[in-house]
Amino acid sequence: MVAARDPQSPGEAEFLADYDPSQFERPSVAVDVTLLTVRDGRLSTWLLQRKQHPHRGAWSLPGGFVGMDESLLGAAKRVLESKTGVVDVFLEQLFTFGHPARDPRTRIISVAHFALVAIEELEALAAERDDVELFDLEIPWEGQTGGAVDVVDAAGRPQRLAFDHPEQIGMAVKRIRGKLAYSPIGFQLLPHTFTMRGLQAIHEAVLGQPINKDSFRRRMLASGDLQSTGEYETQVGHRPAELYEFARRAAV
Amino acid sequence: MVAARDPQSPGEAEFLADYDPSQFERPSVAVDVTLLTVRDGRLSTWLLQRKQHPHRGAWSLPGGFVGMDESLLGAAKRVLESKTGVVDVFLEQLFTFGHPARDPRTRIISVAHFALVAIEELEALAAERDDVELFDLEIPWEGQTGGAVDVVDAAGRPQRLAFDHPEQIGMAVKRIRGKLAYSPIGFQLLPHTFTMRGLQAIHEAVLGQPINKDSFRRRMLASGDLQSTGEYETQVGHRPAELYEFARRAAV
DNA sequence: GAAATAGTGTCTTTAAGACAGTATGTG
DNA sequence: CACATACTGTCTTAAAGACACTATTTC
Repeated sequence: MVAARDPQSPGEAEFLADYDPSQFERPSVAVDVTLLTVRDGRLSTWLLQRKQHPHRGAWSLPGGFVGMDESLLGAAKRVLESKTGVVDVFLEQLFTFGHPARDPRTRIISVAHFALVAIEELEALAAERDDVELFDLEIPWEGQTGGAVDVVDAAGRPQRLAFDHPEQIGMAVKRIRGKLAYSPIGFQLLPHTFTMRGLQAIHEAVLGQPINKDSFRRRMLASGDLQSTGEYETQVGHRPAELYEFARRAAV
Repeated sequence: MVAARDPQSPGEAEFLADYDPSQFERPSVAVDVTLLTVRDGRLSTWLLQRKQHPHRGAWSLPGGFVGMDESLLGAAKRVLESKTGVVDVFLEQLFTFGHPARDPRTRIISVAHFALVAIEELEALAAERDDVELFDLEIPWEGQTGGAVDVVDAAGRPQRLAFDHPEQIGMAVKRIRGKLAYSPIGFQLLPHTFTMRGLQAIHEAVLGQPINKDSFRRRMLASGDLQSTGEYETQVGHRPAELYEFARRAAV
C-alpha cells in the first residue's frame, strides 16, 4: 500500500502546486548488486573492472543510478540485466550505504542489493562477456558476525575493490547465512532439479562449515520444501541419488 | 573501511575536478524512525501528528531529510532527538522505501530505521511533549510474515497514518522478531536491571505469543547474556525475584 | 567384484516442554 | 499463616548427531 499522488485533504492540492522540490541540495542515489553463486564449493561473486575514474582499474559490483520514475528493486533489476545479462533471478534489497565520503565525486547514497544465481546459468552467460569475471570470496569471520570480505583470484591473490564494495559483499554473505536457517533460499543457487548431496554442498559453501548429513536430510525432508521427481542422476560412478525440486516453485 | 576523497590512480584528480554532479535529476533522501517500546505487554510506537501537507492531520513517524555531510544513521539520530527528545538508544537501519509515488510532493526515498526504548524512559519524556502520542500496534500476521500493521488508540480505533508508514512499522516488527531469536535485543526495552519474568514479558509482547517459562529461564541463563546483580525486587506481595543486568553492557 | 556414494534403522546426546515440590517475600 | 510468585529437580518428548548396515550404480 503506497500513498497515491492524489490530494488527501482540503488545501492539499494548492500546497502541492506551490511545493518547490529544488530548494534543497540533494544527494545522488545509486543501486549496487552483489551477485552471489557457489562454484566448486565456494561462495563467489561476479565483478566488473572499472574503466573510468574513480577507482579506475579496480573491480566493482554492477551498479548505477536510480531513475526518477523507477523503484529501487526495478533499478537493481535493470542494472543487473544491462551489466551482466542476468535476468529473472532472486533479487532482494540488502542495506543502504550512505557514508558522506564513500564516493570521491559527490555524495552518492547506494542502496545495496544481492542476487543469487546457479553457477550453471552464470557460466553460460560468462562465455558471452569479457568485461566480467567471477572471483572467490574469502570470509575472515564466522557465522553472522559480518564485516568486509576479501575477493581473491584463482591464485588466491586479494583483488583491489572499488568504494565500499568489500563491505557490501560482506553484508550479502551475512544476510544469506541468516536466511538459510529459516528459508529455502539455497534452491536459488541450484538448477531446477538437484540431489540432496548437491543441496547440502550449497549450504556448506554458504555457511562455511560442514553439516551433519543425516540430520540435514531429515530436516530438509521434514520441511516440505522438497518434492521428489522420481528421477535419478546418471553417470556418476556410484549409486545414483534421487533428484528433487523446490516444492513451492509451482505455487509461486 | 570507506573510500576517502583522495585520488586513487593517475588522472583521477583531473577527472574529479571535471565531474559535474548537477547533470542528472536527483531524488530527495529522508530518514524515518520507528520508535518501538513495550507498554502493558503490547508493542507500541510513538507518532507525531502532521501539521502540514501532505497527509495533514495524519499520524507519522519522526522523519526528516538527510543532510549533505551527514551519515544515514547520524541523520536518524538527529531526527529522533530533535523530534522526540530520545537520545542514546538502540538504533539500526531497517530498509529503504523508494516507490516513486510514495510521497505526493516529489520523489523522496526514505531510509527507514528502528529504535528501541524502555517504556519507563519514554513516559518521562512524554510528559514534556504534547505533539507526540504513544499508540499500540495490532499486527495482523504471525511470526515473521511481514506486512503493514495497524496502529490503534486506547479505544482500539485504527488511526490514519501518513505515507507508507504502516509498512515501515511492520518491517520494524518483523525485524525485531527475527533478531530476538539470536541476539539479546530484548534488553533494550527494559531498564538497566530487570527480573527474569520481566524479560520474558518483553519477549512475549514482541513475539505476540506465550513462551514456556522453564525453557526460557534455562535458555537465558545458558546464553551468557545475563548477569546476576545479587539484588532482589521489593514490595511485590510475593517472593521477590532476582534482578539481572545485561552482561555485555559493561563491555560495550 | 571393487569402489563409491545413496539411503535406512537405531542408539546416544542435547534441548525443550511439563510438572511437582520447595523457597521466601507481603499482607 | 495464607497467598502469590520465584526457583529447583526430574521426567518426558523432540530434534540433532553418530554410526552401522544395506542398496545400487559405474568401471
